[in-house]
Parts: sequence; C-alpha cells; structure tokens
Amino acid sequence: MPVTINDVAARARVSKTTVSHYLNGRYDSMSKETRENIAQVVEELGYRPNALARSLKQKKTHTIGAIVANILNPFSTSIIRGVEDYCNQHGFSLILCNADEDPVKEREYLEVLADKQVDGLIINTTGYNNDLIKNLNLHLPVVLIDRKVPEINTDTVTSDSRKGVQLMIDHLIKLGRSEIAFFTMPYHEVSPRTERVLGYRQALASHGIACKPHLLVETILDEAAVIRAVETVLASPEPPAAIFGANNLMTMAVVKALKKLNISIPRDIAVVGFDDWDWAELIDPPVTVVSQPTYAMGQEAATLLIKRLKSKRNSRKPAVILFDPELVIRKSCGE
Amino acid sequence: MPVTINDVAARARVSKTTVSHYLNGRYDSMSKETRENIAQVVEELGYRPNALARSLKQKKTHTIGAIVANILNPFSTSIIRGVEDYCNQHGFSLILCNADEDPVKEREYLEVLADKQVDGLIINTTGYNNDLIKNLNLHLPVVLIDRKVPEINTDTVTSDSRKGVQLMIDHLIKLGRSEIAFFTMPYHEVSPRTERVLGYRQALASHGIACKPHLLVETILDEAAVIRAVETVLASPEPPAAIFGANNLMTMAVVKALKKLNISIPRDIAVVGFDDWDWAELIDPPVTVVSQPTYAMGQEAATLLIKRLKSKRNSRKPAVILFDPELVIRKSCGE
DNA sequence: TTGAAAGCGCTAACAT
DNA sequence: ATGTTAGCGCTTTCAA
Repeated sequence: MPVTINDVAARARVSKTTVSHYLNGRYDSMSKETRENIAQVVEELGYRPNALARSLKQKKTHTIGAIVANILNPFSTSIIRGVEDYCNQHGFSLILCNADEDPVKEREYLEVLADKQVDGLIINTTGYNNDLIKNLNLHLPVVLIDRKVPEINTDTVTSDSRKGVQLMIDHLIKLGRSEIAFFTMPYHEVSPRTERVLGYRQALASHGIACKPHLLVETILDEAAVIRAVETVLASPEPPAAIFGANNLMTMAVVKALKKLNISIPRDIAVVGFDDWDWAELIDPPVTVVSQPTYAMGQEAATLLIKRLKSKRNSRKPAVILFDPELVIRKSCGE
Repeated sequence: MPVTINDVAARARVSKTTVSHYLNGRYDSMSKETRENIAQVVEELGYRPNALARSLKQKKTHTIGAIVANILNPFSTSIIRGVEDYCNQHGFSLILCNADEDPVKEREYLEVLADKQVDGLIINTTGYNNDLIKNLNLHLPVVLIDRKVPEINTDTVTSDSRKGVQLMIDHLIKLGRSEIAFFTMPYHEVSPRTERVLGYRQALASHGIACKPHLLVETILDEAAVIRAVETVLASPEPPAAIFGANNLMTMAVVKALKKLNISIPRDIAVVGFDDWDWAELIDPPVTVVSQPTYAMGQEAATLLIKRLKSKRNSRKPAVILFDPELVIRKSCGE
C-alpha cells in the first residue's frame, strides 16, 4: 500500500492539516521543529502526494492535453517539442494524444482528456469535431494549432500558408518553371490545405497564369495512389515542369513516386514542398521547401494557453498568431 | 459548473447509487423505466463522469504512462504507434512523455506519472534512473522497451542487436569492405549501444579481423562533432571502407558529414546503419540498414503490460522478448 | 501554530 | 430494484 498523508501525519504526530500546509509550502504557519519533523518523515516514508486526490479537491490538474493529427509526421513532433518545453518550464504536465488523422479517434481523445479534467487543450484538429471542441471550450481554454476553425472563436497559432505558397511559386517562375502542378490531400474543411490551394491559384494569377484543372491534383497519401496521380499528370497533353507538394508527407510521396517511375529530379521535373524537416537536405536531390517555424509555433501555443490559465477570468479576446514561412532553397529545381 | 452525478440523480429522482449502477452498466439491477429515465437525463445534461473521482475511488486510472527517449526519432514514434494502437483497442489511455535523452527530465516524468497513479509504465529508459524505476516497479508493472536493464527484473522487449550487427558486417565483408568503422554515441550503461559495440567486435572476430581502436569511434550526436569524427577517421593511416552508424540518427549525421566534406557514397566510402525509417530509401544514396520491427515491438510491450494488469496477482515471471532484426539492402555500399 | 470537520465526485458494501 | 452510508486522499474553512 502506498503511503498517504495520514501515514505521514501519524508518524509525525501532527494533524494532516499541518502536513498539507507543509506540502503546499505554507511554512510560515508552523514552527521550525514541526517543519523539519515533517520533512524527515516525508523523506523516511518516501511519501508522494496522490495527484488525483489533490486535483479532485483543487479542481486543477496542472495538466494540459495535446492532440496531434499524426505523430509520425515530423511537423507534429517538432511542434510538440515546443509545447512540451514550455509546459515543463512552467510546471505543467502534458498528455499527448495522436489522432492519426482519424476524427473518431480525435473525438475519443477529446472526451478522455476532458474526463481527466485537463486544465486546457492544444489541438491540431482533423476539422470534424468542431461541435465538441466548441462545447469543451465553454469550460476550458483551447488553443488551435496549424489548422484554424472559423466557427471556433479561440486562440489560434498557424503560419501564413498563402504567403508561403506565393514565395515558392515566385521562385519557380523565376526559374522558368511556370507549369506547376499542386499535389494536395483532400482539402475541404481543413484550413491550411484550403489556404494552400487558394494560395496556389492566387499566386499563379499574380503572374497572369490561369490555374489549369489537371494541374491541381487531389489525392490521398497512399503510395500507390500518388504514383497513379503522378503518372496521370505526366501523361497529360500539358505536363508540368514542377510538382509542389502540399505538405512534407505529400512531397516525400511524390519524390518516391518519381524515383519509382525513373524520372529524374530536377532534370525531367522539379519537386518542391511545404514544410521542412531535419533530413530534407539528405534527400536525393535535397528538396527546396517552404519552412514553418514549428518549434516556435508549439511554444507560442503553450504560451497562449498558460497565459489564459493564469489570468483569473477569460479576459483577452482570442488571438490569432500568424507565423511567417520561409523559402529554403536546395537543389530540387536545378537551382 | 460541470454537471455531477448528484445533478443527474436529482433530476432523475433516484439515488446516486442507482446512477452509478447505470454508469457502470449494471442494468440487471434496475427496472427498464429507471434505466431509460437515467439515460435520458444523462443525455439531456450532457453528463460525463469525472475520471479523477472515479479513479480515486477505484484505484485504477485505466491509463498507461509511456516515456520515450527522444520523440524526434522516428524509431520512438513508430514504437509509440504500436503501443498506442494496442492500448486503444483495450480501453487504456496513454500518457506520452518525452525524456529528450535527459535523465533529469526522465526522472521528473516518472514521478509525475506515478503521482497521477497510472496503472503501468512503458519505458525506453536513458539508463540513469534505475533506482527509481526499480522502486516504482514495486507498486506497478513496468515494461522496458529497446533498452534493457539487468538490475531491473521486469518484462522487456528489445531486438537482437548482436545478430543485427553481425548481419551487416557479414554483408560488408562479402562486398570486400572489411575495414569497417563503427560510429556510436557514448555507450556506457545503455544496453543496445553496448551490445552493438560488442556485436561489432564479435562479428569482426568471427571473420578473423581484429577491432582497430581508431575505427571504433564514440561521438555525441552533434553535427560538428560528427564531422570532426569523420574527418579524423578518414585522415588516419588506415581509413575505413565503410562507416556503420549505431542508430538512425547517427547514420544520418554521418551521411550529412560526408556530404559536407564532398565525399561520395558509396564510391569513396560505404555507409550503413542500424534502424530503418520511412524515407530511408529517399536518402542519397538510399541507405542499407538493419531494420527493427518497431511497430510490433510497441504492440508487444503494450500486450505484456496489459496482460499483467489484467491478471490478478503478479503471476508470470518477467519475459524478455527479443525481436529479430533484418537486413535491408539498398545502395549505400555500391551493391 | 495547530487541528477538527466538511467535502471534492465518485463507488461499493450493506441494507431494505 | 433502490437507497443509506462510508470513504478514496487530499485541501480548506473555521476554531482553538
């Protein structure tokens, strides 16, 4: 049986009230002797307070729940590192959940986290549980990360997708590659995807180029599916001079597909993408990307959340923080 | 104020005992009417039981804590996916923590998880908190993953590092590359690292080759440090024909270093590594590796833990599950 | 400076 | 089939 506050109180011959005071650092309201006495007993017994009991009473768990869309994506893990570091520095624990791009799983996690009475939530949402999230947000602060949801009026941190796409399209056109295909996952409902598609159209328009339907390709992130999509677009009467992947996973899938089809990058076609990651430069060829400051985004999300937790009443109105993406030029366009 | 079991009881005009029975599915001990009545009230009020209160009483949280050494490592995340899937399927939540290779952080997380009364622990340990882990293991089941600790007598799942290294060395020697450098992170105390070094010596010995001290290089996983280490070994009187990275991160660091130094793989030197990951084949050149079945290892760890949680008394004696690594031949040796 | 007592939201004997 | 009661381990008035 684990030792409880009663055991400590008994051994130290004081009431559990006093022990509680000690545990909560209210040393001024007890004699030096009792304090040292309790300290010693705690040490002897290896006593640790039961966080469940404490939280039940205090109605605070000092715990934040985070749900990421896909833990296998370096984009997510890098954000999480930012969240985590900030939480740690400020005395909060993190419960990390992986929705695996599955709205059902996401819903379950949202409920479990709420049931466990987390103090706040950081969510990289799938976009299909807005009702629930809005509801939870009535009782606890929520910060949305990466994917914003207009109908949920809460702190959001994301990056400027349209600007990012524009940067890249400008770059490609400067290199003379104006026939640009954009490869995206199904994008309805999911904000950065929608915005990147929008950004694609707008950026082309800004160069006086019309968006050709066959160059805007929507495919799931399945190896075979991407290969088929690549083959199709290359076999079209007007094949592209570059393929732009909507995120890192799509970009890698495209590179894989091209390799499998024995098509040389950048000789036969250029490949670029949204999102950077540690070993992007090791890819053959090192791939030119638009990079988001993921770690900083994670830190910012945690900052916003904890600020809200510390301020008595929900004072501030929701902030939407937009980070600036950056062009990282490597070799996949023949630069 | 969130709604409690009392609110439900009041509205349904029954005692909270009956509500509790309802919540726990003991429908046989209540009339159809009360059951439906309660169901409706629960629905109306959007009631969800407070997991904290429930756990405090039951002394079960149905939650497992997992600590990984480094969440940025695809090796860790893939294992976690396995753990997670299995936990989900069996009604357990997962609290995931990232020790970031830092024993101090690891210790904090171990304590937080224990304080939160998790039912069990899955740990990819740094190797520097054995005392604490041993202690926690007195009260709750622990499964060690990847890194085993002889002094902690508990379920462990790992893979056969020595066999893996042997596989790779055999392969290299068959290709005529018998001067093999082994690049490892500092390895004292950390079992797979120690075993891989041991495997390296033994595998060389099995081919009648002595281990040359300058070819066993120990370096931290820092970009500059690895570059220096690579330069040093290449400048030695007897430079290697291949470099073998002790894990995926080290292998990538070596590839990066070689690129920076403008040394061609595999023409000038071969590079191979332990651990596989999704985009290893996209690297230039696609790198030949020894692969561990990470997802299955995660599943197995969760299986062992949950089995122990379900069996009344700690019956079985600790199992040590050894998975078989596999050689994945790509192009980094000029195959 | 210390303690008694109530209560956080739930479950589980034990009645009835 | 339903309710009364005690209590999980802690914090927090309120009194002494």
